[in-house]
Amino acid sequence: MDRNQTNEMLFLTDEQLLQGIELMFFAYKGFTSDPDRILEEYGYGRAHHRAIHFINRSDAITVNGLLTILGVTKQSLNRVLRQLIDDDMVESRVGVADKRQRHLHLTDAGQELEKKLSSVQRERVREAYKAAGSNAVQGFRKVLENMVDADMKPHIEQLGMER
Amino acid sequence: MDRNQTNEMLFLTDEQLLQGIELMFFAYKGFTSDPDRILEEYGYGRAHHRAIHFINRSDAITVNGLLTILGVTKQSLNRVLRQLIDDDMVESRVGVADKRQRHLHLTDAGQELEKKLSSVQRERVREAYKAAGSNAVQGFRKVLENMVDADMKPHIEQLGMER
DNA sequence: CATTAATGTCAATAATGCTGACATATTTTA
DNA sequence: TAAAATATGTCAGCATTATTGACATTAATG
Repeated sequence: MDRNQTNEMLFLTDEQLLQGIELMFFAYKGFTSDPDRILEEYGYGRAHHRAIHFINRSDAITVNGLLTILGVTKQSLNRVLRQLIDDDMVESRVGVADKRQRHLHLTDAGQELEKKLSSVQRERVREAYKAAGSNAVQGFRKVLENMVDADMKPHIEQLGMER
Repeated sequence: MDRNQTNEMLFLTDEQLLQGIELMFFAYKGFTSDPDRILEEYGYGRAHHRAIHFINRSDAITVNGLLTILGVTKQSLNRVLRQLIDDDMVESRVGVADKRQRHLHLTDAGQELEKKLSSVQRERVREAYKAAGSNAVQGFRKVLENMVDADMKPHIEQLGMER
């Protein structure tokens, strides 16, 4: 499929790898900068964003489920979750099948904030995708998927993308 | 160059973009996990890693230069820098041309730690590159470069990679 | 009924960021 | 040369987000 695939990869210099490392650093910085500005207006931080994001993505997710995805302790999550619930951004509903569980949902206000945060971040990604081209996007996805820890892999959705 | 370049990019769904966003989150987590384990042994954090990384990359960099690259306040940087200097990981030399400036260097111990941190991180990137293929790596680089804030672009080295 | 599981909470600690204020040495400029 | 700007360092206070450990409540399960 690609003349370079097999051979060229053996010649990855430390310099090339270091540049990849720095690229991750600078790109992640850019990636979070737009939502960060919005969060500040609300007195929230990135932890709130992450909670809101994954509650939006998996409506009715349990506290434990969210904990596992985020990879933080329940004490850590509980603090931001309590704030979001107090602020009427998130609603916590007692489970039906298992009444010990709490199922998390975004309220209307929560959905509104989610949309604000999401739209600026999506815009950044969209522009980066557009400028790079669909071929590059596939490569981007491939490399990043391989960078994810094995035990987190179940949480990433595989996207076909006409493959 | 690519049939999809122009047309397909217009059909980027929110779902595709959200998956890209999550991929950045999970990949960055994996990306930092190996160095984090080493840093813990030293009682250091990611801030120390970043300082060490960029001092290694730009030997004799000034405090101001490092500040600009990292994008933090001097008070923030000073705390970790002081520790690293106290621990004999970093040496601060008075500038020759401008005696107000301090030029930063890794000591032998600093270089040793840098190598430890760097090697596990490079290994993770190398494996991800290898599994994805050189074509994907080019795409990865393209997309990430486009995600970087414009004012940070001067700090990322453009790498040809047989383009 | 005893155990386990899911959640919530309190307290203490740490790393990393911020702002504001101030000090020192050195260079540049008017 | 005197004044202003620059580079650095430091102190204090505060915020966010993470940790560990301990303990309580409620509900499910053996």
